[in-house]
Amino acid sequence: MPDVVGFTKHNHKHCVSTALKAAQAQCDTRGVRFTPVRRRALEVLLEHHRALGAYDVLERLQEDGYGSKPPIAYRALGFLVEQGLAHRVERLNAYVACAHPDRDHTPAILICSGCHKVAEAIDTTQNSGLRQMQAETGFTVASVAIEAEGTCSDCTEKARS
Amino acid sequence: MPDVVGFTKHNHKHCVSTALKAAQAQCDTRGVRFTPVRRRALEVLLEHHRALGAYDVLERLQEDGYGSKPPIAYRALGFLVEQGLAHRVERLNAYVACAHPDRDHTPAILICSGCHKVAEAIDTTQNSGLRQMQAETGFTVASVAIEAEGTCSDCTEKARS
DNA sequence: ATATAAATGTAATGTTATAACATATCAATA
DNA sequence: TATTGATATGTTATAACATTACATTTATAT
Ligand SMILES: [Zn+2]
Ligand SMILES: [Zn+2]
Ligand SMILES: [Zn+2]
Ligand SMILES: [Zn+2]
Repeated sequence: MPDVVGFTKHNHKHCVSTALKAAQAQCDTRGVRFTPVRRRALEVLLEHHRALGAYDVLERLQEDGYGSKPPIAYRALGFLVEQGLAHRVERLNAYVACAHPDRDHTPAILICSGCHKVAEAIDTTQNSGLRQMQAETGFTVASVAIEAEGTCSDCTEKARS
Repeated sequence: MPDVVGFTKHNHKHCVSTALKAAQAQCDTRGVRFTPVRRRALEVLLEHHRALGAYDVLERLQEDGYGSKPPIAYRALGFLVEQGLAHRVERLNAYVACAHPDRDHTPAILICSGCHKVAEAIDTTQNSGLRQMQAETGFTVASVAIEAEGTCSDCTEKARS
């Protein structure tokens, strides 16, 4: 579970361009269209390792000459979420780029209440527990959202001084 | 993990009155005030095993002669959530009465997309995984929300016919 | 009784999200 | 290459959810 992109240092330009290329490739493979707005929306999310609200994204899109009305952003973000390129953070009514779009996963979203950064861990233990529940209760799980609020290591250190 | 109130049959009147009594007792113990609006708000949530939006609750409160403006509902619901008597369902921007307010727990919310009922399971496996993550990544978890969307057994059966 | 705090109430506004409809673009094929 | 059907982009209008700021009432503690 260690690969918690977002709270660790990394070459961010590289991180963004790699992610965009991978997204393009994935969309090609699936035969869905990674159009300019969609691409730009993902790029906007990738620029920050934070969750952005639909209206924040919209603002950026409109600066780039795309439409200015809410559905523009909601549709682009909806596409990204559908394709697993981004996740919706329910707790914040906001969106983050996925940190491992290549892997089929249930994301565990980590929200730092200090610096408002958002990171994503892949939850490994969860699946077994949920399948077990299905057997016991008859509830069939289609999708799961796991979101934790807390303090990242940086903010914990800062608080100690 | 079996005790999934909400998807199983039960004497509902009893279920409501018991819960209200327990809530009263708990508030007394803690020295917080279970005032009429708060009590009524909980009762409204208990009447359904569904998640209700703040404005739905507000409507019921106002019918009963309480204030008619959003803060009335948001404050009552906020109180209930603080005291662990209800949970906020982030996925629905809505609220459910807690199914086991006596136990200190991380709720796992189960949302049926067929009938829109909401149930609550106590997650037993989760804690260990999250504490492990804390050790590995330095992220300190303060609270966790787990929400699953899927199909309850009733709806699964109906779909088979 | 009076001071203090907590709870309830309203008005105004801010934020997030969708429905409904019009237009443009793309992809397949007649 | 013109037609057509599907997908995507765009707008308007409105719905749904939530908070800030301030006034009034009610409870609790001197
Ligand atoms: Zn990055
Ligand atoms: Zn932080
Ligand atoms: Zn609960
Ligand atoms: Zn159902």
